[in-house]
Amino acid sequence: MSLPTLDRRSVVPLYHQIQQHLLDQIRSGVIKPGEPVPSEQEISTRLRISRMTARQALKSLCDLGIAYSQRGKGTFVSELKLEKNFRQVLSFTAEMRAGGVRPGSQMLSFEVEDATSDVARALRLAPREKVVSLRRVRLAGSMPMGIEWSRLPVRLCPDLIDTFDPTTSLYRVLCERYGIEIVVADEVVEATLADAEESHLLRFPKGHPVFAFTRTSYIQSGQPVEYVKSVYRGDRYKLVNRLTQANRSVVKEN
Amino acid sequence: MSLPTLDRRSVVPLYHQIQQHLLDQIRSGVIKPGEPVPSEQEISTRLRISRMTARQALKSLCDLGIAYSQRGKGTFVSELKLEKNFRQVLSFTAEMRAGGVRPGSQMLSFEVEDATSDVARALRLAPREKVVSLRRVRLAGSMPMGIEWSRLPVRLCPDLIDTFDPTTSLYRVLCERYGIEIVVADEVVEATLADAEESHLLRFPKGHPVFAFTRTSYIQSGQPVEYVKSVYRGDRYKLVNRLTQANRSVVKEN
DNA sequence: AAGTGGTCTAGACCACTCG
DNA sequence: GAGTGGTCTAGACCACTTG
Repeated sequence: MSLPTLDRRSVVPLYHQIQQHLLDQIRSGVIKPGEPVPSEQEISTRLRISRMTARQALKSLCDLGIAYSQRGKGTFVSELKLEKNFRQVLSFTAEMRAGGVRPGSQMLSFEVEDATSDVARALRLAPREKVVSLRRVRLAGSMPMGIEWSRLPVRLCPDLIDTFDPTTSLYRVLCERYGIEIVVADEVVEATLADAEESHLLRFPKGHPVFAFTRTSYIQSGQPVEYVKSVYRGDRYKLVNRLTQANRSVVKEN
Repeated sequence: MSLPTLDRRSVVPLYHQIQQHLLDQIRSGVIKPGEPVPSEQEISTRLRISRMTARQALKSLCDLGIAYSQRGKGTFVSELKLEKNFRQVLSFTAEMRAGGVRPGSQMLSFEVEDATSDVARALRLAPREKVVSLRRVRLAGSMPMGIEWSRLPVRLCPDLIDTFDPTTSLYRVLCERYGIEIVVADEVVEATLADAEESHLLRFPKGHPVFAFTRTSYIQSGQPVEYVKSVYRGDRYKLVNRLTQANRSVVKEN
């Protein structure tokens, strides 16, 4: 079983070098689903590192869902497909690119305005605090896919309204210009019918099924930074989710 | 800042005792969102345990999404709401109970049959391998909520067809009788319109919007154990998802 | 300079699985 | 009994943040 040559002077931690090497072995099929990866003992002996470090490498693989450990038996490669499209915090731009389609946008409105009560509650705004409001039709090539209406606290991105090109990626600008990195989002999805305006904008028959999303996005501290209502065509859009087990520690008290 | 009295003779690991105590402090509001939890140093000194064990306790809190660490600053309680209903692998029974509604089922069919090709592919069946097929209307009280059609390899639950009461929880029987514990499921969701049969079974106007789910459920090793196609009323059912950040280590190579 | 989390070491004992 | 992962110890050096 192959193990990497470690670079002890690298800024990359040892456990991460091992994790990446095993990931390569798994992706290239050298270690197949259901088969064991090297044990903690074997890794620590052969690479001359402490067992805790070897353990950390395997733990990080398990955290990715790529392997699982069984006490007394070993650590094995999961047989789960690692499809890329399990829902993550992706901008529309990133989502389209991942699907190999050229993403685009058509701006409907872009202005600073008062927050409605649902927006203020979701973004935890102070009274009378204003938001940047951006409404766009999202395109895949020239095909309208959905309508997105984002609201962000002006406080967090004061000159967005003057500097942002509404046909580009909002998430990239938030990250690069303001250092705002969205790490988690909560979303409610409903199945409804397109109304007259939506049908018109989507060039889509009225009364056909659509997904309606209401999403609030957060940075690591849990502070909300974006509230989005959007509508996507039911004939062009599917959701792909990976549901994981309820965490017993959290559930216990319910 | 309060810390627990550890029971060193308990079968519960020390780091878990600490995690639970901090969880209690957070849930009861003693430590509020945005505030720091005790540092690794403080925990290890005051509880007279090694720093690595204190660290493991805080790490486990972070893995739950309840806290986050910042190098050089500390570990802080996340401001994210910990709503219970983020999508998890829940049986319909568990999902309804969580919502305070009495769940029920009406059986449409329950038999052993040949697998169709989509089922065989999803469950990775051997040629000519048979499945248990269970089709039910799911009820909340007396209100029909959806239609579920489950297929499971007969091999994994050989006498299910003779022993299972189709109005009870399938997941509970799988776990208790066969030791099959579903830990992850992949699901595709579409927004469509109810057809004639669905409308009739759901007592719901034809042509109204519904969610159509296609779900494959897996045990820890990644082996698929259940393939479900279901349809739920769009006027009674919403999805609530928590989307998390794409993992950089995995994404890197894409 | 003091405090924090991130990484790493070289051991230890345990419960579990399997031949 | 040999091998595995789960937990724990008592240190260490580092990079980073803050006053």
